[in-house]
Amino acid sequence: MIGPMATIAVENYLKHVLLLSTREPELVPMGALAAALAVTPGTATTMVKALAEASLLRHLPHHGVSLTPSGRRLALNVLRKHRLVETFLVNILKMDWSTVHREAERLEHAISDEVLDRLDELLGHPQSDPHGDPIPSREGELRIQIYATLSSCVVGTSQRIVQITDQSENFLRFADQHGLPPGAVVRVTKRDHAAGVLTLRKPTGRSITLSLNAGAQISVELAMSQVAS
Amino acid sequence: MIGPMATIAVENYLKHVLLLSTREPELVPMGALAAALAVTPGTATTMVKALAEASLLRHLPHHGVSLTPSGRRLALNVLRKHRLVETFLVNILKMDWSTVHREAERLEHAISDEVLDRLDELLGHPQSDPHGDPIPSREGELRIQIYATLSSCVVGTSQRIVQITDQSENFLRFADQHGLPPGAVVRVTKRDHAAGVLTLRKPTGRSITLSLNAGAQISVELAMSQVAS
DNA sequence: AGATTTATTTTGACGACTCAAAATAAGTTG
DNA sequence: CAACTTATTTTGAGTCGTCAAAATAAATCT
Ligand SMILES: [Mn+2]
Ligand SMILES: [Mn+2]
Ligand SMILES: [Mn+2]
Ligand SMILES: [Mn+2]
Repeated sequence: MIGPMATIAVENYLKHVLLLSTREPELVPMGALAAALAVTPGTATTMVKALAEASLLRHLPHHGVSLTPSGRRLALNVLRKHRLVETFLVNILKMDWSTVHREAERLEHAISDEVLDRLDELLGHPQSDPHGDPIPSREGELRIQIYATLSSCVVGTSQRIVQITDQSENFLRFADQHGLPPGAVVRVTKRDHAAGVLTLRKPTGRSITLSLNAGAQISVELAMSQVAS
Repeated sequence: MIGPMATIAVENYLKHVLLLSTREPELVPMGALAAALAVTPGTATTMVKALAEASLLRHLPHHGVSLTPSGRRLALNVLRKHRLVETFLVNILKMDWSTVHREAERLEHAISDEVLDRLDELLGHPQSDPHGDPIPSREGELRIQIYATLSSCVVGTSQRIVQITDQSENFLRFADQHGLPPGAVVRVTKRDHAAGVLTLRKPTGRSITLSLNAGAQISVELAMSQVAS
């Protein structure tokens, strides 16, 4: 039985189910959930059964889980807290891009809805967090968008970075050091599928070479800012 | 056995022992601790024995507990987080004076030392929180001061409010509505021990009558701001 | 001092979350 | 489709923090 007040563990389970369910009626496999939570599969099963009992999610034994409406509502609220906290830590406290995730992982469970609203106001109602991930609205809307990546976009065109998919500290530090945060504009000048590398050029003229795998972790959209020269 | 990472419960126990130990070598009685933590006496005893085992506090059975140096260090760090968070909530997020305690009670356990430092910087290294309580320094100094109160200060003199001792939401709302936050200047114009009431006058001319008991909850110091007229 | 009241500790139990290892179901392959 | 591999569930156990109620120690009062 799970009481009226969601514990930290409950919030984490629901948030990760949300994060792992890309398309709507998709079932999140137990293994993926357990791995995301850094917990053994047996633990995840036990917990999932309790959450299903509380109708926060549906459990199709041996196939996976999906969120119920109330579970989704709760998960979106936690995700909103996570991403607004990350934005606060970077924009207001000037913390490092690559380390705020760890902090937000704890703070997301300690922030009340009241504080959440005020934080949102202070930050000017941002639409996305420092990694380019969309911030769920107060009403629970999450606009997921599919973007091209540096490995799939058209060569030669100006692209604006919108999202960093691999959010490991290592990769984020790499992106930071090479001036590739969301918002930065780059052009893919070369792409060699045989060698598995691509080359970028920044407006400053600086060139960067990275693997296609790395490039696939950086989402972009066509940059239409510059006036015809 | 208590591991290397302090849990929320451990932090709360240590913080409340600190808060309850006014003079240095004083023993905090079990009952007071249990009451402060809203826990049964038996629970407090169990927990205290574990904390003593981890040498975070000393336990003299049937007499009380006191902090060890490492327990005190930990408690001061949590208290610093609590009070800086309260200051942030009031000064930056413009939250209500009387409600921030509840919020800080959770946030104090979710904030890292890194975030703590940045918050301190953002706030301009404040010395006291919105209730006038001193904020422990980064190095663990806590300058407690004994103040006069509205019930004990000299009648007729200008006094500056420095601290609200009773921090129940009710009392804080009362103080707020009558314009009596830390920093406000008032003069006690009358004090009737038989009737148990005293009368204040604010610089604006406004008069307020309150009980001696209520007055004892408001600490003051002599206000020496005004130039001779 | 002996009896009574009050504070503290002990005991037995429970809920929430977790793991390791054994059991079982599902998926895959010859 | 039977054998094998992989994913999931079950089982048994442990930790942490808690409570209710019984046992005991300390303080107080004739
Ligand atoms: Mn979390
Ligand atoms: Mn993020
Ligand atoms: Mn607390
Ligand atoms: Mn305070």
